[in-house]
Amino acid sequence: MNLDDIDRRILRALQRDGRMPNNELAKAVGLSASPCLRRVKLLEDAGVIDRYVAVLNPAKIGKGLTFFTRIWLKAQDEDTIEHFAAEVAKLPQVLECYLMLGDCDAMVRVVAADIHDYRRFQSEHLSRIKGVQNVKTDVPSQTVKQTSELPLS
Amino acid sequence: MNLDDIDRRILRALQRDGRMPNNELAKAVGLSASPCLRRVKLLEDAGVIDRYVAVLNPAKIGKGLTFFTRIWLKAQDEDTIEHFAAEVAKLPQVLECYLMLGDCDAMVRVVAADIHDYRRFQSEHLSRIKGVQNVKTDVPSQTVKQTSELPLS
DNA sequence: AGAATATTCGCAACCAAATTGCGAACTAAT
DNA sequence: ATTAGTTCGCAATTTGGTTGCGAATATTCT
Repeated sequence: MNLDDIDRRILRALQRDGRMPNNELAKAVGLSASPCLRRVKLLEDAGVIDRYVAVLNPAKIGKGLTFFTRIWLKAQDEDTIEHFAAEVAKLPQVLECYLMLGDCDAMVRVVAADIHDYRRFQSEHLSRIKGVQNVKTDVPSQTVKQTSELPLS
Repeated sequence: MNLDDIDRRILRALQRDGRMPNNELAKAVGLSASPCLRRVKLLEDAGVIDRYVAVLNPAKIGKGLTFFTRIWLKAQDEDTIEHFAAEVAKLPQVLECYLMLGDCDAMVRVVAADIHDYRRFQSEHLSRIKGVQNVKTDVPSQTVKQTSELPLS
């Protein structure tokens, strides 16, 4: 897929406001409504635009804190890793999980209401997954930046 | 703000599809159109719904790889940290940046096209920020889970 | 328990935006 | 220069968003 300058402007705008009305978007990118809409549909069909989502305020629903947890497994064979990945993906508190090659075996980003909520999650869910040997939690003291806006060349 | 069961169903649905038409949403949560819309507006006004965004496919725009970079600063005084935070927030390749209390001083999540693209970013932008002493990069070998959907109690 | 109050619902009419078809303008290649 | 291909903009149509009001449900106070 080859993106031109107008496509990039469309993507930038929709990353900021996924519900921007098409008329408004068209004006913002210097096009009339119908070709603008056509481009958006093409970007959706091509998978460049994956989906649209509502972004919630974590603090307002009692999930204001983020925790980064590094995980070491008892073994690194296929079965152990696959089982861990499948189980951790089921946990709704886990927003992100990556398998790592270096120091630890996996890293997860967890949201919780507070430290007690997190500790309960760790002991009752994370540590109970078969194959988990050790976990270490890092707590951010401040969030400097947190965006879903990808840079467009 | 007190959320009832219907509110939670609305939030769950809109986290999955931020552009779901109100009529459809109403049916999905067991309400008719107007009270459903009213609840959505209330959730927006209360800030529970922060905004709507288009989620792009990073691979399709040449930002397919994620890197986690831990950063150590030369000093931990207010000025050093504030300057670092301000500068790193300006970099579009940096999607997330957290100040840390433990081992390192900051952790950032960076997107890049490939390893070379990342190395260029690190040497030309990240390491050049005043006060940065050392950086260590962790590369995920596989993404197990990556979602923006917050759990609703 | 029962009445009064407050809240939330659903219907219907209205308004705005999304979508589609088609002819015109622009671009690129022969 | 002419032709083929692409992309544009206008206008009509359809679809969905929005608002007001009466009815139903839930809540509170005596």
